[in-house]
Amino acid sequence: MDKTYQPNAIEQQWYNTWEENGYFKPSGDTEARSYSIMIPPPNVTGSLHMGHGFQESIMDALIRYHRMQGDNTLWQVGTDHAGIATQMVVERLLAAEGVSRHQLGRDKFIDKVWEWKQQSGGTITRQLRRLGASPDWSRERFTMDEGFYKAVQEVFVRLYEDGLIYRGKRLVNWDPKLHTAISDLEVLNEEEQGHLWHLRYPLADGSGHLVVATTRPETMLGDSAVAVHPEDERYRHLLGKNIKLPLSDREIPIIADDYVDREFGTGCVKITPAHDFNDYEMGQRHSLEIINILDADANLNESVPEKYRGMERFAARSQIVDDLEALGLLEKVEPHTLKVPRGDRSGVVIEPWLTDQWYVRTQQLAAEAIAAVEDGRVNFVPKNYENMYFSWMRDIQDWCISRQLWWGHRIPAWYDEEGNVYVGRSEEEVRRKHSLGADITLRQDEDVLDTWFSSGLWTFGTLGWPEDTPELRDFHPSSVLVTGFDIIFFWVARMMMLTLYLKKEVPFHTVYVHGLVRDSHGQKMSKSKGNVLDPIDLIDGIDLESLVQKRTTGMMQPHLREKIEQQTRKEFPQGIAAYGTDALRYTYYSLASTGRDIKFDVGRIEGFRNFCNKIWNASRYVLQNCEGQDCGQDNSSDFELTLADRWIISQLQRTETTVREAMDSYRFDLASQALYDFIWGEYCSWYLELSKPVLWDETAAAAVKKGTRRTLIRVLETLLRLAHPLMPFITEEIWQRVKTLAGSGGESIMLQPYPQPNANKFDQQAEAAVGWLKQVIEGVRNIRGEMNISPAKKIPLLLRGGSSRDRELLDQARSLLTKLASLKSISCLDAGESAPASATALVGDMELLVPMAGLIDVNAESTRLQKEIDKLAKDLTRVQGKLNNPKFVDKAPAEVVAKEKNKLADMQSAYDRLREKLQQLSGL
RNA sequence: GGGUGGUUAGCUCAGUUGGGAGAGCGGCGGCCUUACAAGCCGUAGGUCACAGGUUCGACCCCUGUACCACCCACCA
Repeated sequence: MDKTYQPNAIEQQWYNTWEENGYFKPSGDTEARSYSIMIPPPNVTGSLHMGHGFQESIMDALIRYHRMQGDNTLWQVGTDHAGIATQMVVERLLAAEGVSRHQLGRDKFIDKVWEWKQQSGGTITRQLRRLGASPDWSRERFTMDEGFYKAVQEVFVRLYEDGLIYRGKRLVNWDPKLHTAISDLEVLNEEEQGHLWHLRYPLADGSGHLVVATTRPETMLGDSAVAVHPEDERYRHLLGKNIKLPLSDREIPIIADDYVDREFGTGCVKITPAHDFNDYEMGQRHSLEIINILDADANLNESVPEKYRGMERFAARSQIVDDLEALGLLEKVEPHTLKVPRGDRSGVVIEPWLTDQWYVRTQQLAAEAIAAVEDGRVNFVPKNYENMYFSWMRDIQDWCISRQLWWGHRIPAWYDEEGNVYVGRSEEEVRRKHSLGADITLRQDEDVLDTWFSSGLWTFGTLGWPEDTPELRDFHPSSVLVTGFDIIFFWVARMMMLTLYLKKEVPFHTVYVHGLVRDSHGQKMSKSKGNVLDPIDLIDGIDLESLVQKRTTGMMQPHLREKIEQQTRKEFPQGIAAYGTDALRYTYYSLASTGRDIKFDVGRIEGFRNFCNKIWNASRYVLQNCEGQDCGQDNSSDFELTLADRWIISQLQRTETTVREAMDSYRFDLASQALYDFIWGEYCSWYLELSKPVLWDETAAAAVKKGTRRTLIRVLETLLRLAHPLMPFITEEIWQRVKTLAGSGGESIMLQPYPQPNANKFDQQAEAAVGWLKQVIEGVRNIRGEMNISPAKKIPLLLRGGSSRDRELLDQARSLLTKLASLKSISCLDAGESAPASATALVGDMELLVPMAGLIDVNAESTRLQKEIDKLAKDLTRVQGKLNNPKFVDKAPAEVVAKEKNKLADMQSAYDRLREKLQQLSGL
């Protein structure tokens, strides 16, 4: 074995072996419990970012954990066609060649998208493999593949026939750049600095004017009314009068509506029903005219005065403000912060715009989806996300599902020339069902469905629905959905609604919600901030120049380039080292406490790379001592276990319990912590050291040596299995080398049983003994460290006082103690016997004395003792105070009081002894 | 405006029925001790945001305040 762990030497090879041998497939054991996870399908043309890395690592840990437990385990993998995102990418590529999609035409454009998918669609799945993810690749799906096409048509038709899908004309969120409607969720409302324009609107009778305040003066050309509050005394006398609208010279009424806030602005609101959601509602209430003044590009259309026709909306804004000012109608302009709606993909300001769209009626579907969480058929982890889910679901609006895009599932609706609409699974079905002859021309709806409509079917669409397949019966509902809180509404809610309605069961039993991966300062990672880390770079490493290159190419805002370059050079002067997949995964787990965002610091991954190396080297030690030796691999029983052996075996049982509990409750941070503590803190730091005196002692009995070798190798083999779900590669590599010596076998660690604690192996006696031994050793080390005694220097140790039990423990551990504390000798003094001037430590009632002759600095020892005494004095005061308080003694449980009393006695005795030592010292 | 989460060592975070504050990284001191310098040994460092309350006893339970983050909402 290499002296240091080299992840790149083994990872790819093991991954290929696993995949080629079909280890990722379900066991097919129908007697076993089923366990399934449906991957949140990443965008087919995307590439892996840190969020994916985190999420996939969690899923893989769960999948491997359950697979090892013998469950019939399916991890369903696949990718999403991601309508808008993908279409935008391909459009951008075409634009680089100087071609627009309209020049190309719909069919050719779609061909291009498929071509692009062919080309780049493998990126993210290749990267998933680098993470060690173990989904069943043979079942990989795509949300636009043949089967999904069928499922989507079927769902649409059923919902339509049940009256849950309808077509309607109303205001939608219109993206003037992408030329499509988008759902409420795809609109981001961010606060921005803007202005509040106060405009004078003259009364039609010439008797004066009133002032309206608006953030969007250009929409005044579409005003249908001015509204005031019905009880606003300032304006009551104007009700029923008309305004002569400037610039367009239309007359519009002054109306009363209690939507108006008297406190805001002037208390007068201009009403533009065609371009504002509230105004639209008010327009409905008051039967106002709806005047659409914008075209699909959000330029002014032919219903405005000629001067403004064709103007871009923001150019029109300043023109109109100028014109009003020239007319003396601009009262004032105030700075004003407002929420500006922007498309989450395009970034442009969204316009409320009146169009025909398809909607899902959500009320009834949402009620079911709420009930399923309320009655516990679906559980959120952490639980508080249920509130977020409820509050959104209870206030849900109908879902606009049509998109004016080309890439996506075409809506299965056809129109005849009269404009009648027919919905069906195919044109043929429509014609048959409605007896439409060949002479009638039918034209299919041009629109496609919102991507989330098809991904909403993911849990059952991937399993063969609408056919009744064995997979559906085995693996649906899925066990757990692992997802970020940011898509609870986009995806989780929609899956709940669609699945409950169509499948009559929940899509998953548990929703595990994880946080966002941020940079080490808590900033969101983004290209424009230049703080993006690529999981693959953390695995393979990257030199500084390539990293700078990567972070500064293809930027939307090239002016940030220099800053990003500087910042990158400062943060990673050496580039990024190759840490390997297991270290990356372990970092994710260690940071995955529930529901919190995680700040990813490269320092952490380095620590876990070191942990991998620790495991690697511990294994080298074990193998050096076990290879070619009898380690009980034939399961013979002629061996004897030392206290240390029994102790580490007992600790292992505890660790198995902790890790299992953590995994079962999605506490990957606790699981990783428990493993780390056991492997590094117990197995490596103590047990390996304790094994040396046995193995290196030529006089030790063969049975004892065999017992130690057996324990070394078997504990190692077990902890590898225990750690495998978190760190698949290194555990496989080492396991292959140790399995035979550990009396085990099999093709791969990933198919081995997951360790289970054995109650008979808990050993309190051994734990107490080793606990004592550790204390003594630590006492000596402390003296050595504080007194600056070289670790190489062998020193004598005197023991004084202590119980008969201390003597017993000493007898059992004498040789271990001598070796590990690097002692020259150990001698015992009777309780009253005087000792030479020494440095002292206490273990219970027993004094550890290291004679000072030639070794110890009196002053240093005094200081050390004084420090101990001060600490004890402080604790003593507190405990004494507690026990002197009659209320405590009366009211606290007897056992607590007894415990405090014991504590006091121990502390008092230690205190006295140390004081005595200090006095002796000062007498020198 | 409503809601959720957070505030613990220099940094990142654990702390699960309220009973002597922990880890990793970083710092400091000492070690190339025959698995590992990606290591070993030792060590310093905290009014658990603040103010009240409940309790014999509060990092933990209750109330309020401050600050941070996020979500939702029709103030032009």
